[in-house]
Amino acid sequence: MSIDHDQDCPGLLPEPPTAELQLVCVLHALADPMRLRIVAELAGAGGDELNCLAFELPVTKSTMTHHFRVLREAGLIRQHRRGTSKMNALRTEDLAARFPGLLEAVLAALPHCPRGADAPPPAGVAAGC
Amino acid sequence: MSIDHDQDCPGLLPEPPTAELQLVCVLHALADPMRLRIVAELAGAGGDELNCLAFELPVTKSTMTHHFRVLREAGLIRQHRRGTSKMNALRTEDLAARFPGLLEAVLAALPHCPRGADAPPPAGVAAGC
DNA sequence: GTCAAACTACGAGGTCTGTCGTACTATGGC
DNA sequence: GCCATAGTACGACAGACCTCGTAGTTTGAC
Repeated sequence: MSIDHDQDCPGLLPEPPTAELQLVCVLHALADPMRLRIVAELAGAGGDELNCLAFELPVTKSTMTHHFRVLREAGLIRQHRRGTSKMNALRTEDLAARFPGLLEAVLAALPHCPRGADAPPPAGVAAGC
Repeated sequence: MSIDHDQDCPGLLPEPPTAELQLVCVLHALADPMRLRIVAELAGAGGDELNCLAFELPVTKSTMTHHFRVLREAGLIRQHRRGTSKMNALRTEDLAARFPGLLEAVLAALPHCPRGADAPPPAGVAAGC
């Protein structure tokens, strides 16, 4: 997995280019209830950027950092700094270009997805197997 | 994850009913190169059933058993005994009913998928991250 | 300069996963 | 009954993963 640094947008964190997105990595990144919840909330935000604390995840900040990094290194989200915050956005178009229909199918399969960022899921996206 | 035993088809191994398929479990089952390869070959077989040894995976039999069980318990494949063999088939319709478009998107995203079971991938579906 | 906020780095822990080898259980053919 | 075939059960191991706590960095406000 190569991470390109040649984006000249200031504050943008390194991420894999669209052509190098790996299906196994994307599926692995999505195969976790916490990360699926992050992706769902980002999708529910309708393209808006959210900072890490906006998700109110039931884990510590360092665990949050871990999950956001997994998502970014898999190519699912884009992150850039703004002040002391880090803003997150779904790479919807890149994913649609590389894996057409995949993100849409995953989002459609999510339970309780009311298309709004102000309706946090009660406990978690899925309780696990 | 509940496994139902109330199928009266003889030799059918227990599997989760369609309504109880979990997105996280399905994604986790797909997030492995070996299992993705199994799913790809089953899809390439066009609905035909294949026994476990037909896949010629570069792992031992016990590892193969492990991967087939993960796929079956996630609801991706259906298994039933025939003589000394165990036949495997993709649960295409069940998956399409529960997660519309998901399996199609994953299969479309697979590299080297020539729509034929007689063209085994050279080394693996994906080398990993 | 000082402080708080937001995030990261690092290490540690416990758990899960993928793989193997060996022993074992059907099943079917002779 | 005996044997080969196909697959399972079980234990073991290394490595990856998820989580946490603590310490550190960066940024902006005062």
